[in-house]
Amino acid sequence: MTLSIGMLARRAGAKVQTIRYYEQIGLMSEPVRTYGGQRRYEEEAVKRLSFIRHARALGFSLDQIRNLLELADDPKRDCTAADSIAREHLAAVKAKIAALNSLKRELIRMVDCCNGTDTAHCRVIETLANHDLCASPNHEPVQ
Amino acid sequence: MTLSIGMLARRAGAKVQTIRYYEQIGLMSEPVRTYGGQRRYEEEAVKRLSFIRHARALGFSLDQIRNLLELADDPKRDCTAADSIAREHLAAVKAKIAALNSLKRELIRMVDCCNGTDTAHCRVIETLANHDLCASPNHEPVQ
DNA sequence: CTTGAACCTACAGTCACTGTAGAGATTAGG
DNA sequence: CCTAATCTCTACAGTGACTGTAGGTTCAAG
Repeated sequence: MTLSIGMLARRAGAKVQTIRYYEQIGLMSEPVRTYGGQRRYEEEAVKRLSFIRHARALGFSLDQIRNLLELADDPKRDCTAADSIAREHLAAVKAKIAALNSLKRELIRMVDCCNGTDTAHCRVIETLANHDLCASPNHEPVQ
Repeated sequence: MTLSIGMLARRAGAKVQTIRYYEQIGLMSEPVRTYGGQRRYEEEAVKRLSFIRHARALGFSLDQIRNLLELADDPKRDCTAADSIAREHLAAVKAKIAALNSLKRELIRMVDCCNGTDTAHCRVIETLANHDLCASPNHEPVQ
């Protein structure tokens, strides 16, 4: 029994457009079509798409996922390669947490000193206006 | 004494194209031009651009920054408004840290169990392939 | 006056989607 | 078999915050 794109989307927790996008960039292979041109998927597709969505939820980039999928497809799979992708990503996540923590500290400093009543002297705006008021620990944009 | 766009960029720690982009979206006002059409900036522009870059480094969106700049420009400035933008952003940063921390835990689980030698049984790929192996605490993509 | 750096505009590309328009396909019920 | 509702199709534009490129012009120093 085959699945329409909408059913696949529901089964794997993705949007229909996202599936078509993954097909377009070659992450999902082109499925068979009905005579009318609609996509029909096998169970395999649910697995693959779930893998992708899960990895995305973990913050892996589509490029990293492409590599992981290749490794997963490989029968003589090399675990060290997958491992190092995961480790690399873990390091990036740790770095982002550290950056966000120092942002948090700076934001708390900004907000704590300003009680919303002193109109002539707004700590939030002054901190942003004056570089020297804050010992800015991070000047890379962190999104 | 006026500044060229390149000098302004160096003074405020931005790229030339970024300044032109900020002008285009109305964050920076249009400066005077030389007869040949090149932009010439006043000292004021350094302050404004530094404000923007600093706020960006703190992860504020350009929309939030637009609001903060309006508040900063307002002589009878309302500190509570700036304060609440900062508080809102702080809450978002805290949420992102929490999300990343649970990602980190899941990634550590993935990586810790896999020692790179067991080729038939790769924990990283299996965790991604099989939803049930991980008690996934977060399924929103966190970037 | 010449040279080379800096500047100009306009546009495409990045990432990972999301949304839209307008048309065609499929399915369930009558 | 017909109809209506839902689903799907393609193609393209938009998101945020820039970055990069091409092809040309202007400026400042020597």
